[in-house]
Amino acid sequence: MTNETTPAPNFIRNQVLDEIEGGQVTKIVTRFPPEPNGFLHIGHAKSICLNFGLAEQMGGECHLRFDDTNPTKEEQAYIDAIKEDVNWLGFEWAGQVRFASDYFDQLYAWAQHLIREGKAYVDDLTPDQIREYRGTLTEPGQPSPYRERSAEENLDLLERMRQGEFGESEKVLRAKIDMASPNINLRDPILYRIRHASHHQTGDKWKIYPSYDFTHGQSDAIEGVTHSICTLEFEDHRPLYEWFLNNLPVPAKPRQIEFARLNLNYTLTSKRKLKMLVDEQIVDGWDDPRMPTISGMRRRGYTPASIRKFCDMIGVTRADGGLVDIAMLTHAIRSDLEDNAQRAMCVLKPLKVVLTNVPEGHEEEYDVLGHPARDDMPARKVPLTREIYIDQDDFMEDAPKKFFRLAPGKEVRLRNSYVIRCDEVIKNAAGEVTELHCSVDFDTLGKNPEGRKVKGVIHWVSVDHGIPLEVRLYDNLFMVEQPDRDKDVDFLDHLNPESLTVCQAIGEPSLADAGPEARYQFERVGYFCADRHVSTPDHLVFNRTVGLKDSWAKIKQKG
RNA sequence: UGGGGUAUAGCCAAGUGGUAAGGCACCGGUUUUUGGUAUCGGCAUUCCCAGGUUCGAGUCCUGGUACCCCAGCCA
Repeated sequence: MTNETTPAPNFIRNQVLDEIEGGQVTKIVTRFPPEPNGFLHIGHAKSICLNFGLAEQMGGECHLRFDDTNPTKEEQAYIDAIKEDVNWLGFEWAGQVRFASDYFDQLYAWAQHLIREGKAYVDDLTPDQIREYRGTLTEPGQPSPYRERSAEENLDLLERMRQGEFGESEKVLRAKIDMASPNINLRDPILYRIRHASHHQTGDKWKIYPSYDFTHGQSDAIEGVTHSICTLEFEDHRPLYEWFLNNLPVPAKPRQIEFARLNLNYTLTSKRKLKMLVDEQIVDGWDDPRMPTISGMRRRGYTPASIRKFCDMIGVTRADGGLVDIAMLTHAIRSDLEDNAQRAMCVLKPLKVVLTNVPEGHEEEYDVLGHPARDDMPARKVPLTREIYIDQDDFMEDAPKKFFRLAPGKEVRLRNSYVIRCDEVIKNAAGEVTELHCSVDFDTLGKNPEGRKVKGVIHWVSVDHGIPLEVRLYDNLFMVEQPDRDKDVDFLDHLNPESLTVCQAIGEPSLADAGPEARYQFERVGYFCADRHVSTPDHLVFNRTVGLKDSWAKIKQKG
């Protein structure tokens, strides 16, 4: 386990440490720059932990800046959700929330500067023509016929673009760099495009919007960002990022550093595809507990600490093409909840048991610790009556030798209570087991039975006192490790039809107190979280965050 | 014979010329009123391959191989 006070080394952290030691920087400034065009997912969590975590550890600061240069895809609702997710994860940004759109005036002035320097021009080529002129990966591009317009004409044209005088795609502003560059990003990249769309922050002020490349580095410079950390696919953009910083009178020279994005098996980390699941109503919104979004994981029952721990475990490198095992994630949440979740008994698939030697109307009650290893959690009262429910999985009529639970003539411990023996199996006309008759050994409360060992322990709930719960069991949304690996196969073909199953369960009485997001370990079953949206005192709904490890399942599988 | 990257165990990953950390997973022992947890032990004679330099190479050099990214007026 990685100690949270001594963060794991990684190449970025090492570099920053060196720079601080060498005196090149005194206080680092990082930024997390999401585009508000969807919800944040587990991959973003990696970036958030890196950027905010690094700033925190180094006594620097981290900004939250929305990269909002494409109004046609962005929404205020996403901004609100992203802010909440970052805070929920446990991070605070320095100062106000920032927007690239805060810098649109400055960016426009810098575009004019490039024109005056003869380093940018307005191009009238159509999108198709621009693509043709750009060349290919192996062939150089050709200069646009509009490349040599005068500064005066370019200035005038750009201003008229801004005023909305031209239609979308009629003109663009491009940097004049090198149409023959082997790096396609340097073949006169587009700086501004015309969009007659209103923007969530700037309204109808602009008819042109700057591109990512023309926006990002300059925004970093304006904010005094020292380390602009992004993912590997932007590596080819770094020369362009630096070209702008070197050709514009910017107040600072941030450095771009790239790291490999997260790939998790059985999981999609593409905002576009996640949006498709939402739009096609394959899931119940961005925060469906099956979604790898931060808000989905929250609803599922993941804790901020567990997600941070996971990000710590996977590290930060430049090695791409890797695939992290989802077992790392489940380990992170199990270890948190093992320590911190209160315990309760809950029967998912009830099977009635009559304790034949307990008199009708008899009732006894146990004081049980909320957590077996912690006394700071509220204890609870667990009542026992003549009729109880146990889980169907805890009884087998023809039990193999290694089955330690209930079987005809065999004994088992009721968790927190007595040892019972199964005397009789009651079946219906179809031959299905409907009820068990068992007898209690009253000399086993709080002590082992005399002269024999009872290895099995099962959970149970009083029929009279148990409360109905809706329990939602989740499994992977996809059945294959890399649902979007094959370009010829639709990732939706890999959907797991059993990603959600609903149980009408019976829980112990203490569960009636569960408020939204209350987390429990249902003993011997798994970790569960009261749904923050739909669970009410009248209709409790629990989401299974993750099951307990199940070595019996392994034994059973091996035969 | 376009450019830019990356290769250490089943997975993630440390390692910056001195003799392969750690975590996950897996396997086995102990404890246990959760088949959970905890705890103990096992798990790379070798670092993509082949040469070379060196007393010494995962680390340096040369040559290969495999994989990832780039031809949006997306970010």
